[in-house]
Amino acid sequence: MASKSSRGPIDFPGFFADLVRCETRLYNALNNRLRERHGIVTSQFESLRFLRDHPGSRVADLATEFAIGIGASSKVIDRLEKQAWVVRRTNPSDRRSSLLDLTTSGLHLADAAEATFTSTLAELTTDVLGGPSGPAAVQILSELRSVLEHDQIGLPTG
Amino acid sequence: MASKSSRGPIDFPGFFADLVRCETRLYNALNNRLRERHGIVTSQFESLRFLRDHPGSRVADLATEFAIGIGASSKVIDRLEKQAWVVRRTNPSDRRSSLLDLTTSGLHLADAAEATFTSTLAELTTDVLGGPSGPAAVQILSELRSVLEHDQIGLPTG
DNA sequence: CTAGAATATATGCCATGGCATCTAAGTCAA
DNA sequence: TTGACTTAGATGCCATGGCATATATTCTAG
Repeated sequence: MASKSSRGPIDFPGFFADLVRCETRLYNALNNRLRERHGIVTSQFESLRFLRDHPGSRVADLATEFAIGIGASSKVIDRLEKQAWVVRRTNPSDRRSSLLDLTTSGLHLADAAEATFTSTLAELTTDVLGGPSGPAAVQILSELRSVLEHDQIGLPTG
Repeated sequence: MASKSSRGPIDFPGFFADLVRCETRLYNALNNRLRERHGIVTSQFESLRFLRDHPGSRVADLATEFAIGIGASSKVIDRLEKQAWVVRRTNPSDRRSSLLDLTTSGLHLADAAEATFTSTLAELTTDVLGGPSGPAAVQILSELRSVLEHDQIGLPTG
């Protein structure tokens, strides 16, 4: 437990510690649930969902979305393609890149996993986020994300 | 960008996406800064700080704090010990475990890195967290963390 | 006191991401 | 058209964490 009732200036390190610990635990919990029900983990679900919602994306688009390196992004697609959930289609207007799409089974998986993901998440966070200042917290994280993305903070080299 | 002005019920997936993206980018940015100035990354800094603030901890205490497996925790200590920043002292009252402490150089490093860490973090988040609903957001994450820890959510097997 | 269960960690194998490097393609100026 | 430069992605090596298993102690029932 870090930041308390927060009188006085913001405790940045405390905020960061709480942020990271919440992320780790939620991620772990979602991993467990998704793994037992669908045989995938959260990062894979997020990739599938992104490709479902942004068909025809390129490897670089994934990298940008998740703030990972392009090399890592390429490997993510390798693995999803190996499972036949994603296909690379050569980009007709630039043969250096591929356009990515879900296969039918990838689409089914994304939809099924989304139900598990959403309900598990709600189960784990409703009590706290449903409180009076929940919306403010949601809003702040959204803003912080926008600022970090706009300023291109925290992009890997790769 | 996920959650918007948040009318209606909470958008849990949007919240989670924002949480993870903020964490990733802040972590990456802190990694870069800590690496160039001190030759360590954020996870190492967090371990050093924890051991500085909780001398005599055991490997399992680290695992609990960071919600990682015990095996992973053991390896974290291996690496810090290899750099001579940490020492394992056999626990006199239970020789299966060790008591962990920073060395002098580990302590110096923790203190130096903390300055970089804190100022970088403030630089990246003041604009958003300093706003009117910043404290509420800080508070919510603290509560969420407490709940997850209390309910032992998201602990790895290892 | 001793055999078996429990506990704390260490270790090995696998998955994933960072970073550096390599290759294929596209762009552009002369 | 061609050679230099840029860009998109692929690939290799390293670091770190999960999970399973192995080892050293400690505890506990008899």
